[in-house]
Amino acid sequence: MKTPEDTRRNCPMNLFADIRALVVTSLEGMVQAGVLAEGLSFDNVTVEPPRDASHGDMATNAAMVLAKPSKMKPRDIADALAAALLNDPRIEAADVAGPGFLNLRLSKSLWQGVVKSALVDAQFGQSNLGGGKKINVEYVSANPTGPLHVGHTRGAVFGDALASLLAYAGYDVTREYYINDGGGQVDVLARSVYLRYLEAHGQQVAFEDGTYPGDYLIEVGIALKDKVGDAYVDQPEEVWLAELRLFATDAMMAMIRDDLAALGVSMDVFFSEKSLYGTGRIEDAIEDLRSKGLIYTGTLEPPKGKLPEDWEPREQTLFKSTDYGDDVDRPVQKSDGAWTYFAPDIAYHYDKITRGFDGLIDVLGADHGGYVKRMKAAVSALSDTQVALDIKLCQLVKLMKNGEPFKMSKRAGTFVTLADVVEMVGPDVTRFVMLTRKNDAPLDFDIDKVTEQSKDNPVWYVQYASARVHQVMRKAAEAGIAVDDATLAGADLSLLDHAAEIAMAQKLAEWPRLVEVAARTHEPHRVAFYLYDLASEMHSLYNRGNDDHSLRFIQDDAAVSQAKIALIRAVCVVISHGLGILGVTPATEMR
RNA sequence: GGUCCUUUAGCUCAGCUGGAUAGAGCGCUGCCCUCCGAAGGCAGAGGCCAGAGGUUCGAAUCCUCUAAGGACCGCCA
Repeated sequence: MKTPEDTRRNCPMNLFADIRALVVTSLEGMVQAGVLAEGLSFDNVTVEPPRDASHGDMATNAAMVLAKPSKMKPRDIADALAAALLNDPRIEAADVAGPGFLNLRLSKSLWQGVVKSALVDAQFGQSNLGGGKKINVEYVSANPTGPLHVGHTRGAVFGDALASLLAYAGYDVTREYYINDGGGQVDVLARSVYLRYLEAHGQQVAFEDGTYPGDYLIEVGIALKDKVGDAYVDQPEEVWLAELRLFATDAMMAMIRDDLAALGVSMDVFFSEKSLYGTGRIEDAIEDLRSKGLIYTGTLEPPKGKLPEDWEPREQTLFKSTDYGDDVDRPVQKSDGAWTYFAPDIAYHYDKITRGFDGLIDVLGADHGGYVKRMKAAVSALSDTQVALDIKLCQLVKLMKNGEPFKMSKRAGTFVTLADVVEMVGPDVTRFVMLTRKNDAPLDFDIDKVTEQSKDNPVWYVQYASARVHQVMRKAAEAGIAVDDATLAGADLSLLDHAAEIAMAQKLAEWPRLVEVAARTHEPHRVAFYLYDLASEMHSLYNRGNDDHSLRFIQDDAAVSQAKIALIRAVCVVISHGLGILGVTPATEMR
């Protein structure tokens, strides 16, 4: 059990949460005083920044939400609530407006306090939303048959940023990669490597259909030659296939790890599909479903509209996924008794559940959309609906160069790899740009535009804001003004009283709230958009110093300068936190 | 035939899980450097939130239907 003090320590300043708590307390007081009826739910009461700054600093919908259940007029509730709130020193004004909004104006010292929190509290913005719950984020999970391509890159960045975001919001996060090393495509890979192996021995080989012709296997063939010499030359498949499956997938996974490392992604767990076969683990998972009466033998209807040419009704072992919201039941065993791909997937998720995760997230490409319902159904069934599975689908990335589609690759020939992209634009740009679109929206990635140095380019724009702060601090230091962390943390922030400066602080105050919303919705792109807004506010404030010199950060008076620099330093700190979640290194200068 | 996703300014997209007069960038028009980096900023023009119903104090947001575009749909993973 946590003490209130622990909670406070784990929950750095979130002004919106604080004020919402105050509103709820006031409402409870109104219930005690008999103004409001008992038994009302305050769950839908929100405290939000108003759309229009002229409406005040924060707005609550309490009166409108409670009007119907309490059978009162919104206006009456709002008036009573306003009177109660005004008893708190933090509330300077509370006005009823519109259909029943209560607009609040908060004391300036509160906003100044946010600046201080951002500077002195390294955990500013972190949240205990997750409460230490264990959550598993599975992403990338590309077949170990070749290098990662652009599509994987988006999944990798999205999954990694989501994992960081959830950790920031107080979850115990595991980053996981599922290696599809159990299926037939690994045989194809092994045979392809064998061809490269023969080639390394000077033989002429032909890559027929059903083999992987990519150059990236050449070195694997050579490595195999170095390892086994000519032991496998002119030998039948039985001799080398099993060995080569291992050798080839190991080589591919080493390459994939390198690709991920170049992007700054590192996994906690690599889970092998193969480890599920021959160990009874698939059988255990299916048996669990069977014990719940969800496995039966039957024949599926052919899909309507598009009848496959070689369709014939076959009896299969089916999972009754329709009990958990799927459209049709799904086969787990083929008519010849072999497992379908779905069976090991069920076993894999069963394994995650037994590892004690409270929540599971799968990050997949949009082409896996048809798979979502059945997997959710399986997880619901296996966990008795105790574990929620969220599946995030990432839409396609259209790689462009100067407005034209870009498809060439040096390494793979047919598709552009993750390594190609990172080499061309760097990991920071790659990561940020991949998060400038919602995951389920298609993304154009133009390798010219994303390296452009203009506000057209969000990465650059955010980095520029950060660099400007550092530049100002360097200038201030040259002018003999102390701007070290300790000095700024102790600055007299009451000197920040211009509306533009308070507005800047208010933007900072949104950060903890944004983290919670982004974490709750599993949408890391919100962080990227917030950072853009924050940078925009920063640039605007900077430029206002051109017209109004009292807004310039460096002033004759050292104390005033330190207060102003504390403000922009706080902006810089929050940018660092945000970029940290996205996995991007903040800039201290532009070159 | 079915499932899922998308549809918001000329273009590319946000929109805080139902809130007030729907926002940003690009493009267009006009301004702002003797001054912390103008690689910026300010202002203006530009909207039937695909369409039609419904739910309620209130809808771009939730429900139903329709239209357009994309992904997927037993014996591949």
